[in-house]
Amino acid sequence: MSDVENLADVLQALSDPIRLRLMRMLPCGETPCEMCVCDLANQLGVSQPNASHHLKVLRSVGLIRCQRRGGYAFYHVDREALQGTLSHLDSQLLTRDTTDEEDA
Amino acid sequence: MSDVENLADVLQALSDPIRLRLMRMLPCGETPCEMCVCDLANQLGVSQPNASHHLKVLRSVGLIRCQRRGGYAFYHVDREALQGTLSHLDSQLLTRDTTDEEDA
DNA sequence: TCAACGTATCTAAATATATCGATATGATAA
DNA sequence: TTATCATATCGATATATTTAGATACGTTGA
Repeated sequence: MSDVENLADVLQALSDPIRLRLMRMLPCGETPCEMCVCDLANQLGVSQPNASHHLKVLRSVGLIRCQRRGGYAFYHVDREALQGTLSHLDSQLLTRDTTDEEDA
Repeated sequence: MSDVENLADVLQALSDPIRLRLMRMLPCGETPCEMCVCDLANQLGVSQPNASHHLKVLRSVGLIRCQRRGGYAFYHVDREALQGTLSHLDSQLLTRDTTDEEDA
């Protein structure tokens, strides 16, 4: 998958209000303040399956990770992946160059 | 529209390979190297109506602007809007705070 | 005026996405 | 084991997005 397609996929995962709010609610790294999925769902005002679905979308692009303890699932942001995406986005959009790397 | 919803809309506009490539092809501000829509379409390998559609999506969220000269349309990136979006995204995702602004 | 060109819009079809309810999976506790 | 709880997945439906083809709009030049 090309660079641009991969970036588009990550951006699409982020382009949803629920998922953006999830990204903000989830801890960055293994900090202690963790919420289980039903807590996230309650706070967001969505159903549990719906929250689970959105978490899966974020996980599928590598922005968050899951840790299971007992019957509970605790998610946290993959800080490196997030920072990598943001800096990649910045460089893609703010850098003008004349080299054509399109592989249409 | 809430802050998060607006950000989600802009991200969705960016979450497409064709539109990401458009953002990179378009000049930032009123620089001289401008391409008309059919040039953009040719370089992207998409139809003219398709290119026009994607440009409209980017324009609808304020990321690009249009300038018409003669029968031609020249688009350019709104640098302020783009930088505002990128810094907003950074602060939203990289800043952890404990204030609950959810209005579930 | 008309013809030619560049662009935008419309319509329809295909594909993808979001959401819900039901249910399956997996772990805990009795 | 069974019951309970938390989570993930499935199936169906509604909505949104993408794309193509046809066409309308607006400008240019004869």
